[in-house]
Amino acid sequence: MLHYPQEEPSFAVALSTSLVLFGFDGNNLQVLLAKSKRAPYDGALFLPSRYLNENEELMLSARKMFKQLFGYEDPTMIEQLQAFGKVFRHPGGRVINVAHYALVRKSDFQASNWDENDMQWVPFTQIPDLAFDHNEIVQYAKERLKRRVKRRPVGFRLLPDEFTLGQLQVLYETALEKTFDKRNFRKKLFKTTLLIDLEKKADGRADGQHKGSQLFSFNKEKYQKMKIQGYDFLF
Amino acid sequence: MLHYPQEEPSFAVALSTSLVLFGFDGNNLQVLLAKSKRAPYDGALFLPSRYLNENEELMLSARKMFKQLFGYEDPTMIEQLQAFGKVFRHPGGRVINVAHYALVRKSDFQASNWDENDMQWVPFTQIPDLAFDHNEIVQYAKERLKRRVKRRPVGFRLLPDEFTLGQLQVLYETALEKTFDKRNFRKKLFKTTLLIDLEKKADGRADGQHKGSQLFSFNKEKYQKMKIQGYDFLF
DNA sequence: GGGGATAGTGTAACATTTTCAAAAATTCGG
DNA sequence: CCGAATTTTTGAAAATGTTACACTATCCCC
Repeated sequence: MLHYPQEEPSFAVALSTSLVLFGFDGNNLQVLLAKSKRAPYDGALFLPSRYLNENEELMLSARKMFKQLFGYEDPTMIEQLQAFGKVFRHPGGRVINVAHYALVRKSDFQASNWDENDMQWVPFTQIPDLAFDHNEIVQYAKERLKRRVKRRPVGFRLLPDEFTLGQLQVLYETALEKTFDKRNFRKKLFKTTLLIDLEKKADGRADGQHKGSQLFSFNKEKYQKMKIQGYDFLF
Repeated sequence: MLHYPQEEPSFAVALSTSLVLFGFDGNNLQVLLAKSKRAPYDGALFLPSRYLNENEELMLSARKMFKQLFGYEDPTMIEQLQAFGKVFRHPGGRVINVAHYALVRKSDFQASNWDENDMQWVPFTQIPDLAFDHNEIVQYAKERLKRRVKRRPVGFRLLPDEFTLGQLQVLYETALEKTFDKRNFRKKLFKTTLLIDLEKKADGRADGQHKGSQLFSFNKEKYQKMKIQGYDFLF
């Protein structure tokens, strides 16, 4: 029998939100994790998470957490993944965890209370056993990221404002776990007309050595217009 | 400050699951809706929903609902969409609704308690104002369906075991809200090698009139093998 | 057996993707 | 300052995939 809205619900569940935060260090996609100081997961890593206050919006809770971690408000790109409710049962009752994910430029963030929570970036190919059901959440987030990267130019959110095509290619190869032909990659990116040639070169000495490469930025305004008309980034 | 798992949660939320059930009648994709008999939404349509019993799995709750509605267990294809928690607040407290969706062959189901709940199929292009935040959920489900239809041959789950290419094309055109050239559609489908030619014809007299068309079924076993190797159905 | 309606079929133009290698720019060390 | 090493940049040809397009075949009904 369907019992909605005829039946009475039992208000006995607690809500938490977790954030899968992806950052990029130039070679690896990384996930931000905290270290637990409490039984039964003492010492284990887990996703940044918080319990919801009464009547707090799910997304707002995720945004608050983001701000606590990085000191600035992320304007748009937090997305809900799913509700996860299988594994973790708090001694006091059931907890449903609503997981979100976000992409950050590592060049942007300011660590604030990271020491206190013993937080660290972990390469997403080397995630250890996590507390609660957080491995399942990270796995789900990786798949979502892969899909998003294919259809939307989210990759740009992981790089500094000025980047080289080489960096962009490494990012896409890392996220999609495949390699691209360099010439084809550049062709495809130029065809989008979403790259702005900054007409200056990165300092060769600074990163590796040798020939400095052209710097580009992402034409966000143009993309906004194209998106409205149903543009697919397409990889 | 992150307060997880250090802080104490408050167990004051109720959980419900809703199901967006898509069926196909040969011309329209439809969504199964029930009619509310209670204020403040008396008379309004809403998605089949139920409150979770304590410690019941989210997916299990969705499956129970499915069985209540159709009298059989759907083996696989129920998928969680998201948690929705914005709009509806029960007088007794907060309710978080975890929405799922599923695809059904309308030829399979046995209506059981439908009259009692005043249930009806509604074409998904003509969904009226629904109770709670269920319009938002249906919208989300439609987008998910579109994405799934493109990458996975879920369309076959909406047709009878034996179907014609014409039926299949109408289904894809409806779900993706675009039209296909008949010859190109057939070419693409044959190239997948996932169609089994049943070497018999539909009875022309039965549906419309005129020339009876070839019947096909979907090669599920072959698809399972191809899926493991990372096959994308691709539209 | 003729008219009406839907099923079924192939080809050519066009677009996209893939494959592949050599030259130009810069740094470093001697 | 020059040569070796390293990285960036660039294009053309072949293969593959996509799109556009119109007539014949079959069956039912009258």
